[in-house]
Amino acid sequence: MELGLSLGETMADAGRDLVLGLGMGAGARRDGEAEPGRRELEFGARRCGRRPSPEPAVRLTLLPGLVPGLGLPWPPPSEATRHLEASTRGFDVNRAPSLSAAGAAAEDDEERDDAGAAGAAAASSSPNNSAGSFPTDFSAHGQTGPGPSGGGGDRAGSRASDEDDGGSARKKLRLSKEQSAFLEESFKEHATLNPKQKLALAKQLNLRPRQVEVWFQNRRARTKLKQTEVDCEYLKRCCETLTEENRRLQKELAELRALKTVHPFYMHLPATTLSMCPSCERVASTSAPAAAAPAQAASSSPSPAGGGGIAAAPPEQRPSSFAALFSSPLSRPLAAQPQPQAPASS
DNA sequence: GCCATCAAACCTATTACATCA
DNA sequence: CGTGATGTAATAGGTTTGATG
Repeated sequence: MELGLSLGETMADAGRDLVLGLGMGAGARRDGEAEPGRRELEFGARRCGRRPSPEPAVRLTLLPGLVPGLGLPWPPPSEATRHLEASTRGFDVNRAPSLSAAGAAAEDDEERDDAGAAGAAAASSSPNNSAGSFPTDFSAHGQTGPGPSGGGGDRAGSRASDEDDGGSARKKLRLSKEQSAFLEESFKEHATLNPKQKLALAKQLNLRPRQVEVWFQNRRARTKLKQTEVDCEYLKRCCETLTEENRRLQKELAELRALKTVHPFYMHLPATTLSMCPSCERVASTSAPAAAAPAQAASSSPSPAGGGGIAAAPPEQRPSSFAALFSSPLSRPLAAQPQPQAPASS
């Protein structure tokens, strides 16, 4: 089931193409490659997006011009500033040489899985020459500061405690500015990592592969959250627009009905379906003679809406008598209805 | 070809910690 | 200095998917 809503000129003004649909979205792809320039937002209970859910979700398809999308400022300025401030203190919690050694031993278990696939990458890049094309030697980062314990930053204390607690408690590790920037760059290229890429990144940044993996997971989650906020905001505006449009149409309908009572002459017009042309805001009838909606019809002979059945019927098809008109099944209220092709019986 | 099982990858929610106002 | 808010690394649990027997 899919419900499409075309907003016509209202949205066209903004250069947007909105499709509000009741359907099932594809969700995130495993390879992390989003369809270029097009995104989908799903609303609804969906535990995991890789398989279509039997229950319908509201899907918003957003075209490139719609939302800044991936062009969102990321990270937000405040965050960037803050991150910069933190990193410029020069302390890198992952850089202490003793930690690297201890960590290497501690992470042996979790690295075992990746060892096979990473063999080539690991062999080609030792911690000291892992920079390769990458300009920064992250393994030496922590030693660039004033002291060997991490550059005299205000995190030196936590770093020290992190080293000697033997991993009993979970410690919060802050990535350095360079590490974050490099991870960001990688994320721009690939939102997901294959094992080789993960290993290579971990090597280059002197992080555990698990850390790289977690960073990408959290990064994806943040991106999605941010995008959801943007999309929700946009949906809200769309809802307001539709509400306003609905209000306008209701008002116009009331006016037409009032017109009908004031000028019963027009009653004989088989105004079966009045469609609002979204571009010119004129009313046209699907099967009625051209005289339908006389106020507007005078100046809009060919409906721009084209094949939607809005074109007026040729004069020779007009009913010849009032009786025929009122006995015609076409003479129904203004509400839209299926239009029988057969003319009314006389 | 179909099915059960398993491991890997991923997602989501949550926790824990660091930092800042 | 204490505290709440915020950002984010890390964890836990669940789902999906592909490989394998």
